[in-house]
Amino acid sequence: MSDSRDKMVQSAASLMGSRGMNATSFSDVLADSGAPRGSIYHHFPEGKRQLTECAMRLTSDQILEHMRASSADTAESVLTHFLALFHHVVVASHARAGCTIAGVTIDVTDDDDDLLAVAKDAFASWASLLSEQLTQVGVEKKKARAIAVTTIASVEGALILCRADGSVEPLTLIESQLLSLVR
Amino acid sequence: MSDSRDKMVQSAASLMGSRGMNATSFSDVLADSGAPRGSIYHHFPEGKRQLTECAMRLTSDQILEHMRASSADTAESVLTHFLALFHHVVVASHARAGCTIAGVTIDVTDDDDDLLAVAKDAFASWASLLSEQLTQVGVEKKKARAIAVTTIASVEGALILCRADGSVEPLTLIESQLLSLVR
DNA sequence: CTATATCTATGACGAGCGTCATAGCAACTG
DNA sequence: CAGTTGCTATGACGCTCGTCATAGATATAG
Repeated sequence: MSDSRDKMVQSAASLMGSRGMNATSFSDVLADSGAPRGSIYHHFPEGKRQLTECAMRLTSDQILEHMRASSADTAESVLTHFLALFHHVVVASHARAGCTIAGVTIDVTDDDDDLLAVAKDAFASWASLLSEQLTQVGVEKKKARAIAVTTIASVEGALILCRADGSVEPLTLIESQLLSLVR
Repeated sequence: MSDSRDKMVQSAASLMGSRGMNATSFSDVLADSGAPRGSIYHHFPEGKRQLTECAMRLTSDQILEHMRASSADTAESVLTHFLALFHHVVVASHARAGCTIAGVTIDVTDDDDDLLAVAKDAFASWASLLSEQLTQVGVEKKKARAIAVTTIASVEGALILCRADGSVEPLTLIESQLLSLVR
């Protein structure tokens, strides 16, 4: 089975989350994953664009998976469960890590619009699942969507603030405010 | 007077806002600003690091200036005035533009921590001014700070979502939710 | 045990980057 | 007019990047 391919994608996702796409070179990915250099264009014939896309999809799927593992039965706990993932990542990385999707979205130039489309898909899928979970615990549909998008935006922004600040404080602050939106 | 220097900084700020720091080369800055290539290390002897820092400070100061030009007398209007700037930028750029500070913060690698410090300063100065403006219209101090940080995080995140989505919708959604926080 | 597909290894390529040295030009000072 | 200072012009440097060709290793299947 293709073990080193998975490692490469995982490393790329992690590195791009904490330094953006452009600052993540193949050399970095290989060093971090321990994968052999020669395998790059065997596993990713379309080059870096393809590796980036895979890293984005992996990240997106991992987040969706975490969300689906929720057993929340109130609006507060739906949000708390979503936020917990990011809270954990920030703490574990000492506020160095960020979001892969954001790291790509910001770095992308006008010519590779397909990566932007992948980012759009990712954000949209999170928003729609989060929104659905909120409606299932009684939040009105339109409001649920607004809160879902606001939550995602706040988290993405908070990850940036946390990185600049070197602390989790921004994330904890948005958590309290987001919760007050559903009370 | 150093006209081309100002243009370089302005171009760098703009470009880094919409494609991050690493994807913004000196060639891009020169092409965009029309500045002569030879002037780079005359005006910025410390190289790209210095140009980046100047671009960040310019952006930060412009935002502070806009905030200070507010004559808002309610919490809602304080937030609305702050948000209007970003709303305008997104619309004017067809959702391509982002924030210079975020574009640097995400791209920076572990070794140049001083740029992270500049980002921290920028975010902190926005947060403290916004917080101050909120307290002056009657919001309780601790709540004011939480709302200020949440607003900034939401905006930064929304800029990313807007870019991915190709629309202003995410920004308008967070606007409505932020306003409901102060009602 | 051979054959066939999958993965790894090594290294070279052209391009673009940030950097910088050096020289020419402008413009103001005394 | 002479001289000093500030800006522009040109181009080369070393490096790293993404890309790719080619060949060797490994394993799975008949």
